[in-house]
Amino acid sequence: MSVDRDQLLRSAAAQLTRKGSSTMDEVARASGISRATLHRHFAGRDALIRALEELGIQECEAAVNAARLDEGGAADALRRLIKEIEPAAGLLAFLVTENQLFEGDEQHEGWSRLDVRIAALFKRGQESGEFRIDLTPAWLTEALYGLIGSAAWAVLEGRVAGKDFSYMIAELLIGGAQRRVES
Amino acid sequence: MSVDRDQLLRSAAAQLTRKGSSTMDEVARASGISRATLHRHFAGRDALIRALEELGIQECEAAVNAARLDEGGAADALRRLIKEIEPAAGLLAFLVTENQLFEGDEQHEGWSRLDVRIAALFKRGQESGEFRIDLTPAWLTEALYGLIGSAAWAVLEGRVAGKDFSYMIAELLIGGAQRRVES
DNA sequence: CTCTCGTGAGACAAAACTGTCTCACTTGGC
DNA sequence: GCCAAGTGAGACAGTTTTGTCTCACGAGAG
Repeated sequence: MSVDRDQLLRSAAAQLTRKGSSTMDEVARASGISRATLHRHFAGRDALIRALEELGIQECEAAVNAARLDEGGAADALRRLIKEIEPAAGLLAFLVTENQLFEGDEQHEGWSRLDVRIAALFKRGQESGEFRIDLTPAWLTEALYGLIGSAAWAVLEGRVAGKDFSYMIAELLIGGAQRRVES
Repeated sequence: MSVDRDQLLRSAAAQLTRKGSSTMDEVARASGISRATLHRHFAGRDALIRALEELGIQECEAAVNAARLDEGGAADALRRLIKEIEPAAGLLAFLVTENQLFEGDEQHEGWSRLDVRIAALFKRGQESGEFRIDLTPAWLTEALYGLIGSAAWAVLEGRVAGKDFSYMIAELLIGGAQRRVES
């Protein structure tokens, strides 16, 4: 009877990922509920977006925690992170494109926390000699977000297979497109 | 006296990149003209978006042509492409996030043409042994778009230096984050 | 100077979206 | 069976955005 708030957020995210300018009615329909009920759970469109942002941050932090970024090789840690973050990729793809979130006075503190932790991973990799030092941790972090968004979208569009999601991102980000010389 | 349509499109793109949900009035103000004049040049919001899409495709095709993708090594051709496409990065960043363009019956044929040409570059690199074959050309093409968008946004936000734009994208896409063994 | 073209400013109605409310219905617990 | 909570459907006003129109202004060509 009662609507599951978490599942509602995921439906909303899926719909908004498909069409960022979806109206409250479209979001409600896509979630299989009426607009009235959607409004009962979220005061308004803005509140919905904020809740999605909150959920996204929460899931990313959970993924970062689960990936244990400071254990083992940096490349392996990055692979774990991508693997852990995969379930949240759709939501993340939406949030990344939602520049509405960043135009205000200041962005959500949660993103900064995540940026710091992920950038620290790249920095660790650079200091250990595992990663190259001519690409800044800030750019690598940004690129990670971008690739996750691109991959989520490409899978959604059927341009690439969903099962390859984390492999494609990790391999491209870590190893690049160039063929390695066998060593 | 008369408004330069091309420059108008660029102002509009810049404004819409900053805030995708800008109203016609905001776009007009940002371009230094009145809403009435904006409407004289573009029948409506939809027409404006379509014109931007057209411009984006046009610029990308020009970049692809100028990059001479079938000459020399694939990696160098890719570097040329990124260099050539840099001026259009802002516009491209907006178009990539404008999923409105892809939800309709069918996407603009121009994108398909571009996809084919860029994917062909990656395929050529794979066949020549220059690029690895476990990442599909489709994914590499998608990743290129994503990285261009991320980089344009990161530069706009001041997170990375604008002068490093093409270097960052090319190096990451081609070589990845991993440190190469000196050969 | 005069005429014309493009523009800015503003008015206006129509449309779309939002937020709120009411009412009837269903579901599940008691 | 009865009640309470949650829901769907729809109505409603308020707001925002859109698209169109008119009119006056100013620059540039003749």
